[in-house]
Amino acid sequence: MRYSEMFLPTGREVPSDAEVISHQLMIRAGMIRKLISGIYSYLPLGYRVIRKLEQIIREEMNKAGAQEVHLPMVQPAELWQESGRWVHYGKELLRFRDRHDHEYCLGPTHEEVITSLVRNDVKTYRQLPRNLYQIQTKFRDEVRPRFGVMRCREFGMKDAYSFDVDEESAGKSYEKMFTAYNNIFNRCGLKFRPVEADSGSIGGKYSHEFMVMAESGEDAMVFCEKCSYAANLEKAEVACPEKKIIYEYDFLPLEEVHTPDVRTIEEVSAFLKVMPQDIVKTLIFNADGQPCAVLIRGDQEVNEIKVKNYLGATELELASDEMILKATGAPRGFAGPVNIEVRVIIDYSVIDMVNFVTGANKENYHFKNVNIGRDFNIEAFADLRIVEPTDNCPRCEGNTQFVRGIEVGHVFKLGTKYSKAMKAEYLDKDGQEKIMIMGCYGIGIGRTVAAAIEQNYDENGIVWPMPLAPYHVIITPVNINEKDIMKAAENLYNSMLAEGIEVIFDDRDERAGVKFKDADLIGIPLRIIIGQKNLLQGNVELKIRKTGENKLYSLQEIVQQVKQVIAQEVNSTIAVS
RNA sequence: CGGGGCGUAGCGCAGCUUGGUAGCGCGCCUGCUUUGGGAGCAGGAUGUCGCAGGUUCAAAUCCUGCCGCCCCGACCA
Repeated sequence: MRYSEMFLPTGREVPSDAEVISHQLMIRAGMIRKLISGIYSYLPLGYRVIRKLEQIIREEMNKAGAQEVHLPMVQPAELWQESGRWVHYGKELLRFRDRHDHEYCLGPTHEEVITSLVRNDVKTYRQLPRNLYQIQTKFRDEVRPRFGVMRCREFGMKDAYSFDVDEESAGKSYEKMFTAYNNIFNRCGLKFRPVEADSGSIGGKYSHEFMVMAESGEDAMVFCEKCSYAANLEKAEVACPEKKIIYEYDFLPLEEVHTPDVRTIEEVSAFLKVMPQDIVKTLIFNADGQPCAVLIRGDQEVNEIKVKNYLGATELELASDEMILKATGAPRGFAGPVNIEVRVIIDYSVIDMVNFVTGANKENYHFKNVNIGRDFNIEAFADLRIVEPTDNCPRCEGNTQFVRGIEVGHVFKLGTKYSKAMKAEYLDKDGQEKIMIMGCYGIGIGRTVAAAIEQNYDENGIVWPMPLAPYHVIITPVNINEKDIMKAAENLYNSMLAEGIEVIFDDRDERAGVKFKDADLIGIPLRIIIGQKNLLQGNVELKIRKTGENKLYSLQEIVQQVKQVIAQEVNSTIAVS
């Protein structure tokens, strides 16, 4: 493509509303423009990158035996009522009515549609397993869209759904997708890791997230330095500590102390001159409308997801002042487990504690020397807290490492959550009606592109890995008014087109510096500079964007040389897989 | 939804406190010079100052309401 004819508006200024580097660069490089909050247009350059990624995904999905479909984005309320998510999905589901006053939503995901499709046309075990995927625009009415294309409301996603006869077969489908995802992100040239994850509102029991390593990432993950354990911070387990033997004769007498206006752990700690780890924090949660007390050591933080999963609750939030007053008989800040009427669950961190401090369920009073068993009974100890850097690996006791990343893919074992609710059944060999076992597998398209930029940029702009690069080569004649230069450039451009090389010909009447800056900014991996001095020797210069490496080649050999480098770099990323 | 900030030319911003009819840099257009890392000089175009009311002889500036955007938090893939 001739640069002079391209719609490629590059910018020197950093847009004031772009926070992360990928967002800034995507705007500056003329890849995207914002329409409204969380909704973006892709310009030609950006869309080419999207299509490169989509192509890689298609190839790997097809290779894994999945078949591409295209499902509607507008979906009827009935389907969502059937799965129960019309009520549970919440405000992220954008709902609207048509002229007949029928209710619809914009698809934030497609479990309902795919399940309804498959249940109508798959009747027997002979038709299973099946894996269907699509690349579709999703809409989720995010509370706060941010980081450009990384977290937006309208976004492209590849989603696949597998249907199997039993758990074993479903496990194989899951493995296939897991492998396909590894291949896809390897081919993109990304540094990533699959980690164990919570499955969130999609549901299901088992899932892995594919995380691209980046400091700017929204997610934190924990890795074991010794074994292969890796998990999202919100999922990462804390091993149950070995219980020490506690002797009742160590128990000191329970003591009620006056603690006027002393509520937080810091205040209690300062007022009673005890360490936060000698206090037990009692948090009252509202779990689907029921109050529940969670006990944890004063210096640690509760992981709400773990609490939610432990309780099997659909909605979980910290209780309101009103609920706290009702549940404990005291205002916020004085809750404790002694003589409390609600369900009490307790974190492992409290397992060995003796003579600790808690609230007294009475305004302006705390208890000292509280002890489990003597002063209150509990239902069980559980893993309910957020992992800390000092925690060891829950599998092998090795040291852990905390890293940040961007979630670009997520694979779930759904089980029968949707197939049961929506009656996706088949007849097995014995003519018995059985429920299909499902899995679902997503990749955020725009987000993956943004993540690729977060991992591949320098002070001059984007540095595309070859497989995602919108073009592989840019030809830069240093001065278009020099006839020899332009003639050589035109010839070279035509030979490259003839060889099927994806090339930009920068035929603009701009100074060399401007062209160099633009080429760097948009991140084209290879640049061929045609200048007077080298041309007199019959040579042109090949500059590698990534390394800055510079080499001269004759006009005769340059095309083959470039072809070779491209082939090598596209293949090398495949070879890893 | 809570807290904070912003909205003035395509982009980045000043002007607002103390009302007097809009400016700077980049970009854009024309000409000359320049031509290997975002050139120089000269000339030029571009604004319902987010929207709607109000106060005033006079509003970008003061007041009220609304809308939009960004950041932090809560929430979330």
